[in-house]
Amino acid sequence: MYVMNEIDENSVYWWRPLDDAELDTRGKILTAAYREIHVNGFQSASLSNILARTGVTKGALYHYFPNKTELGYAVVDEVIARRIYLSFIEPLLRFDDPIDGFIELIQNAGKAFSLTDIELGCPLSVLAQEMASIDEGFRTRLTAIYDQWHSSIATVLERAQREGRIIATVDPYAMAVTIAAIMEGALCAAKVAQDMNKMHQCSYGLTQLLQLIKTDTGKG
Amino acid sequence: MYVMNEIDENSVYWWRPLDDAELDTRGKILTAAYREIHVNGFQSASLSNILARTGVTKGALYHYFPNKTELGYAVVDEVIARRIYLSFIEPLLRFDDPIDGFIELIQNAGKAFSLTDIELGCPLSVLAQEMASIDEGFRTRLTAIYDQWHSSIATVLERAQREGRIIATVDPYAMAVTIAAIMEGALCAAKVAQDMNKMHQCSYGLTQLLQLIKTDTGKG
DNA sequence: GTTGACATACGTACCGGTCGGTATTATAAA
DNA sequence: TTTATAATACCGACCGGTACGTATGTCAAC
Repeated sequence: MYVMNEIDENSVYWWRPLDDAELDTRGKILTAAYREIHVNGFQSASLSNILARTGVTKGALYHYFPNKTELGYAVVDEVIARRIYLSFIEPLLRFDDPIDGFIELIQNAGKAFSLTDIELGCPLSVLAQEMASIDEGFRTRLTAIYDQWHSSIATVLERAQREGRIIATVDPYAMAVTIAAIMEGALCAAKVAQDMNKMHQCSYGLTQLLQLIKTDTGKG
Repeated sequence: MYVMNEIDENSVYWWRPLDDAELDTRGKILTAAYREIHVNGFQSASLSNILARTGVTKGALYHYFPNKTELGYAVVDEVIARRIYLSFIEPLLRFDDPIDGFIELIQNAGKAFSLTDIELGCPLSVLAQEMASIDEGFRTRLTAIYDQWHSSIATVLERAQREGRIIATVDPYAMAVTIAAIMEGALCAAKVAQDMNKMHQCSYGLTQLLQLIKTDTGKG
């Protein structure tokens, strides 16, 4: 069971589990920390800001988390990983027709993304760009999320290939990584330009790519 | 005339103009600041580190730059913009056959990128992810670089389409943004995974995309 | 009376930025 | 050629503020 997040109701990343932990002090810290990190990045995220926003005191924060880094890890593990899964990975598994379902997902994405999503960008790639080369703990956690995403897309493509819907020359995993790259690059381009059109253009390009790798059977 | 950069000789971003300014105090500050920002991001870039690395004093720094932000702008305008141009934009303009030249460029990119490039990622997207939503001055400067890149790729595709080498259904600009997104997403994926293979997989996917949009004439 | 869940005050390090001062070079009048 | 003046190119101590982290204390529950 899920509810909308009070912080960014319009975000595609808004689904979160509703559990008791979310309502308690630890959950409040985690939610506020996610937001602070998404906006400012981890290094520039201010614990004081997080505390001010939640009303939680520093003693409480350090009661639940030994230091800032571990708080960051918890945000990745418990907030970001779950949001990416619910928004981008889990929907892939529900397709009847793998490729047409994917195309539909891509095209709907244009409408699903809010201005907040565009302005702040994907929390996963923001953190990846900042922390991957600085902290190994972040890097491994973020890599795990990416690998899961890549594998999920590859699974869809493999199934489509097995069913003869996409051409045999496609390497499912390489194409999966490429597709994920387009989606990530699209968000980055839209964020910098502050222009949804950049994302729509990538959405168009990705759709065209998917159409082109279809077999005649797949098209029929 | 260009020389290799003393900081990261193996980087694809290494070409830089050799001029007197590069050798003087201001140039030293700019070079060190570029490196510090590339590694730590702008907000976490420490002026003290930059000064320590160059041997330049704080007085000298504030003689040439009114504040940290303006130093950051100068790094974007004078270092990053030039490096991106020389490494990614200018080569596009020299192709004889637009599409085959592009494919060759993509495939060579796999070898051209060094471990440093992979570890630190593209300085443009690192800064974009961090600063686009925080500082408008950074955002407009970075957007200008992206727009130039997108337009350059679009020009190549338009020419190829005019020459009947790629299919008519391709929207050159949308495809250009998509191609740029793949390249950027590829670097990000490789950076997080610390694995060149991710980049090679995207390179393979992008090559396949380019092959698929070729007309029979283009293939012949 | 011990444990968990906080609250508050404090410490230290580092941050970007300022400011008075100096050494060197450029300009130009004498 | 000398001298006066001005501008440029630094130098480095110092400042207020904020950062993360810690130490100690409180209070309810079991």
